[in-house]
Amino acid sequence: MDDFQSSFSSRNMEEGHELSPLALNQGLFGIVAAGALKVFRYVKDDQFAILDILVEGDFFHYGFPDAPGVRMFVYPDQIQAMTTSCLLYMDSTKLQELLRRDADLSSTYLDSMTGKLNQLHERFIHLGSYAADHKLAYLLEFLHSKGPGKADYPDLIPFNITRKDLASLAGLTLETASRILASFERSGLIRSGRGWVEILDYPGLSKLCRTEEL
Amino acid sequence: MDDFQSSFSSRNMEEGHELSPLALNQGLFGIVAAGALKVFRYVKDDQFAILDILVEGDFFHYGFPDAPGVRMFVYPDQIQAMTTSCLLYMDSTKLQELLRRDADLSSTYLDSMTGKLNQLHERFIHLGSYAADHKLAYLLEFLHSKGPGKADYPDLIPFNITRKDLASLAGLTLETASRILASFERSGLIRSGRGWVEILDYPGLSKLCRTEEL
DNA sequence: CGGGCTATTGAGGATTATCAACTGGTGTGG
DNA sequence: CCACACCAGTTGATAATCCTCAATAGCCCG
Repeated sequence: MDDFQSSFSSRNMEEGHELSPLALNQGLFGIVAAGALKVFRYVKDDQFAILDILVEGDFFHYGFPDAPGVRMFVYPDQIQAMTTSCLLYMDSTKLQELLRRDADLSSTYLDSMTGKLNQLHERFIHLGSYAADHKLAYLLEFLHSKGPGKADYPDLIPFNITRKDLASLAGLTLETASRILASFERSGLIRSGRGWVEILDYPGLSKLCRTEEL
Repeated sequence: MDDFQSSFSSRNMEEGHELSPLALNQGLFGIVAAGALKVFRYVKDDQFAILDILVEGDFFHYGFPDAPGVRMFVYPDQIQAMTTSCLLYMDSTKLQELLRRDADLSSTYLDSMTGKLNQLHERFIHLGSYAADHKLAYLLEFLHSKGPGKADYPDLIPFNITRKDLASLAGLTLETASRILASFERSGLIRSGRGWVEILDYPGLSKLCRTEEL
């Protein structure tokens, strides 16, 4: 595992640093060391689609398809005392070498990929063809499950997340997201403010995004 | 590569054979040898969500989360002369061993995973928050790009795909999908019938699912 | 021939997007 | 320190999209 650590090239990105210019050959593999990263793509003018949110310990793969343009963006985690996100990365040839040598890493990697794909499939189900309140309820659970949580606020989604971010992840508009979060708040399911959401009634939220009844 | 082939357990599934009973420990890795597979999950009664369609040569990973129930299903490819799909699979410990020994496989595997994840991200963008006609146009291109195509009908989506399947993949209802395909047909973009779609005007279809204008 | 499946079409209604105006918090710079 | 711009969020009216429900037609199969 020491081998694993030392084989990554690591750097503290300055705020707003774009990952694209770093383009490595073939594909990119990485692990997030601290904070949170928004993975997004511009789709029009200032509009963007958020693909995923990576948090501490997340593995990820990223390729560089023919289409140019900014694809990934690092932003400061503003909740955790303004610490800057840190990204460890390596190119895929290096990873390949490591996987061959390190059985532990290899095993962890396979589990991680399996989990990632299952997670994406779940997201397709819940964000695919349900009503807006179902989507948001699922999304809040999803995001909450990603973080380690802060000790004093265990049910606070542990990174900065705006209405616009939530809307983008769920495939809704900012206004709809706002209205639905307001109704969640009236029902006592959550508390929220500028850039943060805290879950108060986990079971109640879960009930809103069940896929099958018993 | 001979090592690679012989290490897979292969079998010709009978029609409608379910994969779940095969449950191996941890995760499942596989490659589709012939035909097409629908990967879906039941969400309610007889309703299902199609997660992906695997075609010949596709790699896939599949895990078995705590929740029980059918998750993957093998069905006969009804276009290609009623041949039955063939699935090669192995459990993750075996895969791990192979990846360590076989550099070619390891490289192919990493590229495949990178491609898969990128593909899923693209799907999130296009199926996330656009209009129904955009979604379907993208989906048709996506499905068409998956298959090798039949020699005499190169622009026919090379496997059985119903309106209900398309609707499920795009997160629409069967009726909406039908109406939009009818409008595509009136515009001369496609031809279609029971269980098949042929693309006539590829550029025209592409124009409907562009994410950014120049 | 009848039953089941795939697909089509229509009418009506519910949900959500769009457009717009407005509030209050945050950071900046004079 | 205050004025200012900007950003995140709220709320309302209206319109468009898509879903739901329903009826029907054609195809495939036993």
